[in-house]
Amino acid sequence: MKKIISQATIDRLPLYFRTLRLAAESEDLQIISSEELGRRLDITPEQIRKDLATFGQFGRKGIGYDVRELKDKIGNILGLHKHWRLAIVGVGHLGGALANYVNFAPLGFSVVALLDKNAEIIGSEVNGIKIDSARRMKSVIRGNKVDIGVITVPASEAQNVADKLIAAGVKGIWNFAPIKLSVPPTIPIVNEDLSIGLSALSYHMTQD
Amino acid sequence: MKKIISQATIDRLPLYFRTLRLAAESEDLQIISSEELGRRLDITPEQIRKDLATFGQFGRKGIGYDVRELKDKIGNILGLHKHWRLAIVGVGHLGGALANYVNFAPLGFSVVALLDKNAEIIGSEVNGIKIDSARRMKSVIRGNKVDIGVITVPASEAQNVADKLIAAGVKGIWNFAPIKLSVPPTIPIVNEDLSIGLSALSYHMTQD
DNA sequence: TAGATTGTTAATCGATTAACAATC
DNA sequence: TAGATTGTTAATCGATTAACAATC
Repeated sequence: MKKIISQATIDRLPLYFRTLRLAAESEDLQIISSEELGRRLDITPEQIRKDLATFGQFGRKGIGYDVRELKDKIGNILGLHKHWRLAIVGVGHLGGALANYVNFAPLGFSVVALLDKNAEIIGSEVNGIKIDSARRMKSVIRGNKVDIGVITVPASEAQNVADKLIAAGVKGIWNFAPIKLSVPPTIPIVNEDLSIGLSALSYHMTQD
Repeated sequence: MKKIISQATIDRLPLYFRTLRLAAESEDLQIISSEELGRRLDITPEQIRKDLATFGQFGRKGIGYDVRELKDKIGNILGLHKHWRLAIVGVGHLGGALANYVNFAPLGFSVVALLDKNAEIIGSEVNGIKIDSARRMKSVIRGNKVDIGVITVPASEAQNVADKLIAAGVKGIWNFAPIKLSVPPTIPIVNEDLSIGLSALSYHMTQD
């Protein structure tokens, strides 16, 4: 009897979390209303209250929400209190940048393995992590207890990489390759094809 | 009397474009049905026909769509036939990766300028493009006829960079900084905070 | 002609917005 | 008490799905 949460709501939760974290850490703000949170994100207060109501009652009537408490609650809903271990497959420019991305750590994500098939870079290090041969996929994924496979290989190789990651035991996939991947319904996948957003921007700039 | 197109539709158009381009270039496929296109993207054929109907009639009843023709039509709708000039502000790991990103060129985007405030890297080149001082923002943006400003600086500096980019004349913003930017309603902005997608993945992996 | 497939209208579904009682 | 603000129900809006006539 698990309630279905809309994807729209799920996609807003990280925005709430991000804003609450900033308010707590940079401003030391104690209490925030849905009105103020909405102002900071350009989301209506009703929408925010509706989203939160999906998961329980987090505020106090007439007062608002405790910033840190709400941040922690949302963090728990998103699973950010767990510690997720990532492996990046394809250590090109983008894969290398992700291996160095500093915004992951505070959210509970850490890159623990890098894989590539290019013999010239295997054995070298990026951000202190050694690049392993993609042929050693299964042992690297298992040995490092990797939860999430990050795909930053060319589109033509992405499906093959996804299949091998899943066979090796990853529980989720973060795909940057510009192609639709087929994965079992039990494996969550998030697509991050960067040219989609850029094309949408082009569209909006084209409409006078 | 400009028709309002839903964001959901706009976000699917690049997927159609991507799939049609692959079908045309890699497979030399001539004709495709909404059924087949839907299968390749996990989108219902009705949805695809509905999306396309928003912009006109592109197919032939009983036959399907001409792959190249539909690709070109969608490309025109998205504005991909124009040539967009990008400037990347913040040449860290992510900015540097974007300066090297090979998937932009075929869509009509090219990186023409790089800006940073770090004196140690100003003057050096990335992918053949010289890094300019962020203080020279206005002249670099204007001199290079930059259309789109790409923001890859830390969140704390992003609003300031956005203001300066707009003052310098960019017509759109592609923002990778994890913060909500305030921009005039005439300036389209697309946000690409990478931790949003990763957090959504965490959510789905947390719900057994 | 029979089969396939589009374009479009109607029906349904789901998400957002409005309203307001509860209560701090 | 009066003012503020949540949580929740009802109303509206918009997007998706279903159905089918048109036609290749």
